[in-house]
Amino acid sequence: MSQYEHTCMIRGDGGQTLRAILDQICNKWTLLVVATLDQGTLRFTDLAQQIPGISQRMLTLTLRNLERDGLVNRKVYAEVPPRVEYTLTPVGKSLIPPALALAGWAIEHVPHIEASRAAYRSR
Amino acid sequence: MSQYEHTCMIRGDGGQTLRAILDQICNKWTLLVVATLDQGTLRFTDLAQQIPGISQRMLTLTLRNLERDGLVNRKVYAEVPPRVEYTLTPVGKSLIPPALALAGWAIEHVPHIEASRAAYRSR
DNA sequence: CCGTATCCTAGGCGATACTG
DNA sequence: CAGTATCGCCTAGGATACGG
Repeated sequence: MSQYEHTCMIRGDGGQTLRAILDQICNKWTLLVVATLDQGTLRFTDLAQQIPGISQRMLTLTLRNLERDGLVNRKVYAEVPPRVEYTLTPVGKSLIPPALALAGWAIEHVPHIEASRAAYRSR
Repeated sequence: MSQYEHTCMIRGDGGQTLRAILDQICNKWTLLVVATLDQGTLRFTDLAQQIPGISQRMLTLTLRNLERDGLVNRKVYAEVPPRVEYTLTPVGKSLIPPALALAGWAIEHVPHIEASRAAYRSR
């Protein structure tokens, strides 16, 4: 069955709108940070600990981009030592269902894809 | 409201499964090719014409990856001049709904994101 | 018509070291 | 604690030219 009537959402402007967002979403850490923040407000160190493998640099960069795009709120407390809390905005939270849809698809089809890749290699 | 119970799908293995798929999906042309192929079987040249800006090289690469992953079927006709037809497999078609979900989110929130970026720049 | 082969470049990302 | 500052690699992807 074709969903062609709706794929204009993807193809609309030559895919530019979607791709601009996708570039932002699909970098290495963004979705992971958003998913982690879904449990609620977290500090920088909390995030660093809960996201294995992320460097301070990449965590900072990812959070700054999310803040700039209005998906994450950053609250700095004037204390010593400093405390910074990150929270998803409503827009940030709204990203999660579609992300879950994609993640669900991925998980569901990984076996098929890997089998297909294996078959492809041994041709 | 938190969807934290479900974000394990994203965070599951440190995000590796999802990211492996995402890397494949979120490159510059894949979703565009899949969305275009949703209208049915198309030849190489058809795709090239319907996807503005894509080069022969990138179209070939994208199609090869999709074929390798079992999302697209490639059928070569032994004719002169050659004819090659590409068709979405059922798995390929199944990618479209979640992709549409993400595209819908993107289109819906572009205004907010752009406004947030503008505000961020002029701070 | 349907590709491959080369060459090239921007920028994403990691590692490491340093600071208010 | 929560970041910057540098450097250097690596690969996605564009331009161009050629081939069955």
